[in-house]
Amino acid sequence: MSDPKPGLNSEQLGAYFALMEVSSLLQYAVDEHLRAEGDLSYVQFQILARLVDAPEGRLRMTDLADGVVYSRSGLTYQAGLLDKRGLISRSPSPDDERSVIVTVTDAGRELIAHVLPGHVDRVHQLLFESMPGEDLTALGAILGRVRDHMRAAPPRSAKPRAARNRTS
Amino acid sequence: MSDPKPGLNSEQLGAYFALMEVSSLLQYAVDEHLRAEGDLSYVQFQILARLVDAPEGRLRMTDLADGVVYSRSGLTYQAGLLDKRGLISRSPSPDDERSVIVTVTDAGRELIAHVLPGHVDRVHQLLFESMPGEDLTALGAILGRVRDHMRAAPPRSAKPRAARNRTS
DNA sequence: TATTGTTATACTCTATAACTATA
DNA sequence: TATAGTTATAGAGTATAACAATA
Repeated sequence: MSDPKPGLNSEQLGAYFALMEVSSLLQYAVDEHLRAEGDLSYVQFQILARLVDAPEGRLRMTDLADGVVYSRSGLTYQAGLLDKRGLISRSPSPDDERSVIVTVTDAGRELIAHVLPGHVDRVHQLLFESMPGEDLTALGAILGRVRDHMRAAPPRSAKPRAARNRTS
Repeated sequence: MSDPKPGLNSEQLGAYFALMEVSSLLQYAVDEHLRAEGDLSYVQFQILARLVDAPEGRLRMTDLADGVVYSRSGLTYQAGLLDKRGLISRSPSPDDERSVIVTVTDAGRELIAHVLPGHVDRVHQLLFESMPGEDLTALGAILGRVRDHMRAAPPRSAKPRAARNRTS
């Protein structure tokens, strides 16, 4: 009975549960605010926020799907909703006729601007209000390393469609 | 450094994004495993795990709903599914005829036992594999404090049903 | 009247696969 | 053939409100 398969010790279990609970409560709170204040789901907010952040407010559908993580059809669905509301516009790419370029409209920018302060307030209030500076620094560093580790062995992007990496 | 409306500084933003990304990737990976290995959603796993962990494998519906966080109708729906599969059983409480006591069946315990090692492995691999001991300790402590802080001002349980708070 | 739980319903979201078109 | 995106469809999950029964 040596222990080649350690499982999780109680410290790890505690950290795991705390992580899941904190993120779940945070996302719930933030989502609720976004819906109330801007009639946006968290995913829609992420899409718009990414566009606002992008060079000219525009990204290809594929790049958008890679950033916000999920299926292409899901992104098409969400983009359809945002388009219908006039928050984004879509047009074929001049470079590659297959591609679609998504652009935030002014209305989209305004909505994000309208929603962002409250969003940030909620995050601040729930996550950082009672957090000392050293904790913040440590948390950011630790989670940053974990994220890098997770990205190194992509559990998700590994199979969205491409599966390039033909090893032969 | 007076800063009445601080928003989030870049360190906070980074920590916030890292937290959301890490938890999202982790949940995605774990969910995928649970479905493949036990045909369980994450919520269903949480319900069963809580029951397995409870004194005699039994809890009231309400207490279960309070733990796993969501609506009563949602819990009824999930309990219906688990019941149909023979993983739990439901019976009226002897103490309070309104209440329903949920109990894990042997099959439910077996399924959790079957699924848990792989679950734990995934968490270990993604979250802890590359994490030094000091990081683990710090992460657990920080997130524990945050959770307590969040729970102190309940953003969710505040309104599951009661709390009509008639302002009249 | 308040609480426990269920049900009916309607809606959002997501994934899969088939499809079109461009490269 | 491989890639970009859309569409059709089907299913899971969720929330709300109305409901019945008990406290």
